Amino acid sequence: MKNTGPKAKKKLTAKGQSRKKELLEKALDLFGEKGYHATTIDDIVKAGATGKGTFYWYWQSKDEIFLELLSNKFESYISALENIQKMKIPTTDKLIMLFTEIGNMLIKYRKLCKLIYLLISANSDEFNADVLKATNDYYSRFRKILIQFIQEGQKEGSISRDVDAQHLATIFISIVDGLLLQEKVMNTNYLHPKMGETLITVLRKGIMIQPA
Amino acid sequence: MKNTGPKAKKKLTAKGQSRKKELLEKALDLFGEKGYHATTIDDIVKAGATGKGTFYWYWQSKDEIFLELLSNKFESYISALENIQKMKIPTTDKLIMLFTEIGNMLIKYRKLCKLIYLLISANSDEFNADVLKATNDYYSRFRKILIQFIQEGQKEGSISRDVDAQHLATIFISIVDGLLLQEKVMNTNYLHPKMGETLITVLRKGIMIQPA
Amino acid sequence: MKNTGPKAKKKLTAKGQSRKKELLEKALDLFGEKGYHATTIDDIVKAGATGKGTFYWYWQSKDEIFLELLSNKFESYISALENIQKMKIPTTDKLIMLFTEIGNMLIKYRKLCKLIYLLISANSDEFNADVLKATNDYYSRFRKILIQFIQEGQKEGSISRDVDAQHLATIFISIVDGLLLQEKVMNTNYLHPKMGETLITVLRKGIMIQPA
Amino acid sequence: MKNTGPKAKKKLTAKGQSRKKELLEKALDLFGEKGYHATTIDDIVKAGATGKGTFYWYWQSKDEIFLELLSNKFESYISALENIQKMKIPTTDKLIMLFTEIGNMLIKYRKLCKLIYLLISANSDEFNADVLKATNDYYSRFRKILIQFIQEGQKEGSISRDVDAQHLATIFISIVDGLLLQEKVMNTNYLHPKMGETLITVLRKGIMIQPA
DNA sequence: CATGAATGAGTTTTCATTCAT
DNA sequence: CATGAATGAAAACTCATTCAT
Repeated sequence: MKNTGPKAKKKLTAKGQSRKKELLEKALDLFGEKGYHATTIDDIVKAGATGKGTFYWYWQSKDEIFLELLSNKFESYISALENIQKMKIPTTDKLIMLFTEIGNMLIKYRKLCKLIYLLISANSDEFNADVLKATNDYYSRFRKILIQFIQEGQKEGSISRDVDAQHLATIFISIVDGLLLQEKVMNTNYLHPKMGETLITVLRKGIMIQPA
Repeated sequence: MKNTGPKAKKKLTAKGQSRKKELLEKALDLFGEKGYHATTIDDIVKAGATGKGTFYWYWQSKDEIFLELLSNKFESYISALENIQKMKIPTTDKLIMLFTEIGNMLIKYRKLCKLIYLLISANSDEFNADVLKATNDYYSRFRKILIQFIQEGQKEGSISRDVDAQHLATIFISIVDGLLLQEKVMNTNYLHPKMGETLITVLRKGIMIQPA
Repeated sequence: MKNTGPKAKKKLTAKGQSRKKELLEKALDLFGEKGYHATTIDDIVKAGATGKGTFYWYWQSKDEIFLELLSNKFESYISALENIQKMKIPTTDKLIMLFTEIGNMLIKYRKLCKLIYLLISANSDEFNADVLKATNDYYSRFRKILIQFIQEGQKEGSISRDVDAQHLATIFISIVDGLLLQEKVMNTNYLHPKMGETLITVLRKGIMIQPA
Repeated sequence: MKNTGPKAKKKLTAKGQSRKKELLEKALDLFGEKGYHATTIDDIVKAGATGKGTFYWYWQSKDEIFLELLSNKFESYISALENIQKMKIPTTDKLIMLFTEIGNMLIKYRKLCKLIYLLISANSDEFNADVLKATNDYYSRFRKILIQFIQEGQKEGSISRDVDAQHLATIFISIVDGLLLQEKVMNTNYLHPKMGETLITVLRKGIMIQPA
């Protein structure tokens, strides 16, 4: 890994912006399909119908584009969840919104999700500190949202106090990540509505306290 | 990938067996720590204090040792679960044994689990059909065990018939995989007893039907 | 051999063209001097004062540059002979032109000729179908030219009908190839004018004196 | 190339002799089929159903077995021709015996002939001085036999004095070598009786018909 | 004499990155 | 800004040769 030092942010023209976006999309597709290592700069610039120099005009390294993809996508993903959390509505309603939103995102950001696996398979030697930090932040914020949600629910009385909020958050995240993982391995689509229903059933009876 | 053609299985001496085992262990460590791509044959042979030729005496390629690791570990992992499934004991007891066993294995086979992430980050272009088939088999057998277990529980009346067995199996696997995934990302240990308790609580109330 | 799949032909700049040509010449020298196996990519790029990556920019493998050398040189060699064959001049004149041209070429394309030995020492396991096909085509076209020439001579009455055209063509080719072969083994130059004179004498009159 | 230094000749047991002979035959086949480089020690010992250590018991290196093959085969080949040359019979009879013997040998020593190509494709960097010297000796002795034969014929009046004996010998050898060469390239059998007849006709009478 | 596991220098090949145009 | 040829460090893989058993 080279060129991890700071570099003046470039002001891009409108055309530059659109080309950069194009390359980002192609890179997202390729990383998701082929993995980080197996995706070469050549693959990306060919998919974007441009030259290598162009790539290095926008990003300093392969790391850098990967980090940008993560940051962009995670940010919009997580901030949407944070917005739900901040809403002043009953926890039960939030529960539904939250899960609906996660479900939507799993479908909408299918490509992003594949990046998660890349991160996991990667290690500190392969990625620079920024990439690792970004991933940690994503998980921390996701956890924080869930923990707050659960604790509110417990305070409110809608979620059982028998369960530890920290652990439950971990289990939630596991389910989300694990589902995507199986999708990739088995090459099938587990994310259909029926699966959501089963999940809701389990959680409803498992952790929700029904008003008498 | 080269040399994927058939090749007579080598008969190894006792010393050869132990050296091969040594290299397998070192490779498992390295793949787990550094990832598949970032682990070089050089890393493996240096860790095993041997020459590159020795590696290629035992395996024909990097793929091949990876496949052997997967096959060996998955086999012992899954067959242990299959044995539990075959036992003629009450489903409730099986439930406990199954989860206990999975928990133990997650700890015992921590290194194996890391291989799962490698698989996920890998893709069909990188790995040969054997590796992909082995992984698929692993998941299929795991799913099959869980589905049988759930269906038995539903027949017996100990597991709610409100949930779809297929989907519930998928969720179970997600939780297991997802937990390991988070461990890796957050570099913490989520697999402590309290986490297990929370999980049991959720599942017990969520899907178990308590005898009146 | 890898990367034998189709790949878009690169458009080379003028400088690129000349550098590629430079490398081709160096490779021709080296293959001729040291043989195919004994010539390493390293040798070629060092001779061309460039990096290994440059080699792989122009060709996908060692095979590929070898095939290109063969194709290029054989093409110009054989097509010159074919042009003579097509001429509307007396067979006797063609005979002289043909042999003169072959003689010139043996000298001019000394390096090419060494490639023939490489081919012969090579076998179907080592070279891909393209290389073998190219060589076969060369010999077939060479034979075809000679057979046509002989048959025309026989029709015209300038060449004896006692000899089989096919066999005679084979013998001609043998002489040409065999001469080069000896040159290499003995490391001397047999291709001087006196040798040509002897050959013409033999063909013209034979060598045996019949008792009266 | 290593171990080219002198080494005490081993006294072999009867069993050792036969095993060595077996390996020599297998090596001859393999070198002929696959070429020198492409034939590995592993190939040879597998074909001989023995271990590598056994190979290195008999020969010090790959070079050494190759040299032994050359020496053995060439010796019996050339000495047979030398014996004909020494006979006190009319040159015309010798001619017939010589060509018959060469023809027989081309068929009998087909495998040996393939070694010639190996030598030619090889170069001084690849083979040690002994191998190169052996080949040179073979050609020199072959030439010497032919030159003596031709000169005797010229003295006797049965061969035209218009041709240079040295050059004619070279042409003879070229034909022999060239025929084998084409056989290999075209993968067909040119060495059938009709070919011999054509060759004899050419040599006897030439091929050109002089206008009256 | 025989075996085959072990070795490592030497080879081919890949690919992130640079830079002249 | 854009291009793509050039680079070389680093990786996978080969195979003649050695040597303990």
